[in-house]
Amino acid sequence: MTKRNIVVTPALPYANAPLHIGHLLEHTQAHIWYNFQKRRGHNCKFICGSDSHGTPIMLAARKKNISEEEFIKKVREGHIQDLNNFGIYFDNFSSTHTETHKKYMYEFYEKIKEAGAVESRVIDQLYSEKEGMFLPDRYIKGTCPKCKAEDQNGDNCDNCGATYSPMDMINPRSAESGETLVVRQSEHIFFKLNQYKDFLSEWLPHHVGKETYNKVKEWFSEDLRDWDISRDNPYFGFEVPDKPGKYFYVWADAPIGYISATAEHCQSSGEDVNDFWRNPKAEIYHFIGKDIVNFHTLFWPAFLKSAGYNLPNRVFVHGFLNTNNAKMSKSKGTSLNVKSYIKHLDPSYIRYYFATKLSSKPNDIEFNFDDFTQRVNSDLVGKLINLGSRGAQMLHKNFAGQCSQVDSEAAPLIKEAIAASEKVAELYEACEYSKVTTIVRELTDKANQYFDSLEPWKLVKTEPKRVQEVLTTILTLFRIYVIYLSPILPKLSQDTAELFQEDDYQWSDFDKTLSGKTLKPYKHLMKRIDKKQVEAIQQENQTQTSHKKNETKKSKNSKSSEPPSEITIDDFLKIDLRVAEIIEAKEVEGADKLLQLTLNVGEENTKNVFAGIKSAFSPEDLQGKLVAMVYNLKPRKMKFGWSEGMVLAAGPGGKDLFILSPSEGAKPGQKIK
RNA sequence: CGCGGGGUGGAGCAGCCUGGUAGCUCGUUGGGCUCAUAACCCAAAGGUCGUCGGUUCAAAUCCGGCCCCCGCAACCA
Repeated sequence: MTKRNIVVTPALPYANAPLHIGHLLEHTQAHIWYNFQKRRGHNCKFICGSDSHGTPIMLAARKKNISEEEFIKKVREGHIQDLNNFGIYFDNFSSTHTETHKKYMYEFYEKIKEAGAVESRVIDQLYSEKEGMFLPDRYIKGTCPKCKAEDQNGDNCDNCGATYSPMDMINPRSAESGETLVVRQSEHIFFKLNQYKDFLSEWLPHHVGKETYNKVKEWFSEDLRDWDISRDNPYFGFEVPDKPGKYFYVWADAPIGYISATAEHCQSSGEDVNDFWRNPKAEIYHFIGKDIVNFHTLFWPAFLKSAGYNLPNRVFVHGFLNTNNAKMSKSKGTSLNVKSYIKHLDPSYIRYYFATKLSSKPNDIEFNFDDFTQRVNSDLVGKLINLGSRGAQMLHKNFAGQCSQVDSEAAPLIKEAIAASEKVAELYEACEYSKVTTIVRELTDKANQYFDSLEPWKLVKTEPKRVQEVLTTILTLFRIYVIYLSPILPKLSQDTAELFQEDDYQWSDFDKTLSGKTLKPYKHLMKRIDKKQVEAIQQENQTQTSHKKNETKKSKNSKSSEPPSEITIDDFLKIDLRVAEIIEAKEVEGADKLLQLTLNVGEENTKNVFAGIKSAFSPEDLQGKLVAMVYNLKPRKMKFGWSEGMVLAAGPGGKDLFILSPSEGAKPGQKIK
């Protein structure tokens, strides 16, 4: 096999906040791919870094009263720490705020100018006099020009779905301070993307998945719009060399970080960066989320093309990770905390779990703890690890850990396992990890069946030699499966190699014999997940979930908060109203409107409800009171925990709030109809 | 009628391109085993594949309408 030069990258995480579990999905996906290539013996580089520029970083640093440099340094260190904790190590995890990077940014700028792809124009923009700066869309709110809904985002309207420029909004305001914005003119640099339209429309279908192509090709129905790659002072980034006071837009400089970080690495390893980015034989693979497809499949390839670099061989796009149907994203406060995971659980678990869910498709991925626990405990520990465990321990007990020949009757089984290597390798190459885990699981089932059918624990009394062979067979199979999963579970690979007194495995080790080897004493290679560990994580997440507001996303159907004028009895029957007794009421630390209520809802069941009634009641007033509650309201995660229902009350609010109570004799749990 | 992806037994998924008795893992129930981390093995129950209509001898699979969920809509990161 010829040695391939390969660069693998996840997207550069933005250096304004800690990583969330969604980042981890992407890094794990990329790392598995890298790990596979590495074990196959290729010269593969795993490259990443902090995306360190832009307005959000500037503002975040200001808020903390520290310099941007200091701010991004801290965030970057945190990112590296988290990734290392999950077994993810890079050949270089750099930053876009380095001298090397600046050099590459400037080189790109020169190249795109030479290519005639740059144009300077004066445009109108919204300016904040108070902040002394032009505001990006995301910091602008205002009234929708179409439906007049107030308080909409700068680029689209949640109410009517219209899209527009913030310039078109009625009364545009700063989302932060609320001040009214004014229109000012400013010169900007544009990248004439349309020059590359033909090239891109030819290139794209061969380098992204079908689903992604379907989405991106819609841009080709008309001319590609120019891309504004500059921003006004103040901005945290690199100044445009021939336009003082203008800075390169963070999205123009970020992807170049893939190259500059490779260059940094090559400097220390004594290699030539051009062997990875300009040699036609070299290969480049990007792993990104579906939200940033445009940047990586339009702008970035066009940039590379104009600057004379190789283009990505493939852009792998993944979906989002959902927990309880809430999107894991940096913009919403629903992230599962990476740090609390690592405190309680082995990273191998989530790597394996992700692998069982990942494919080359940009589908969203469902994460829930029950599924996670079952998958890991059953597939990984119960089937696979158990195989090693029953084989190794019995071999120790009866044969001093000494391996023999394999059982000749099991030859087809071993042959089948070895024959799968090609298929498994193909699947890794195509990023179809879920299929890899399925194949290994099926093989594992067969091995367990084989073991059971021979009942070696009985046979050992009559035919010890045969049993030694059976055990050796089981361990041989086990080792093959571990090697197949080694890109996903490098730690297991290492521990298994240690058990067999071997060096950590390369891919090609799968068909080596165990005959004559002596095993080290057996230690558990992996433990089952204990429910308590999961509960501990969940609890931590509830109490420390970010301070961000819990955004209530309006569904497209509920355009108005006004109830419909008439409903049917069926609609009413959907609401399960019940009598409940307040068995405990207490103040919630840090909340100025909420009281936390523990409700007896009958048959010794309780529900936890956060009610916004602190302004009118003190906890003592409520103790023991019977109330009416909405029993089947979908539980809602609040800053302080989950609220599992709603207590009915009337009145305008403030001091004038009246809780509805049933008349005497009602019992907790009774249905109200 | 903006665009893309998705909707398959209680849960998570495969199958759809290349129509032909609905498959896998978990869970549940019953049985077995005791080497192994309440792990392993065998068996059973459970779905007419979002919905309506069309093509066909035959549709989860092809075509069209509708409903629901997720994402995107370039000067958001």
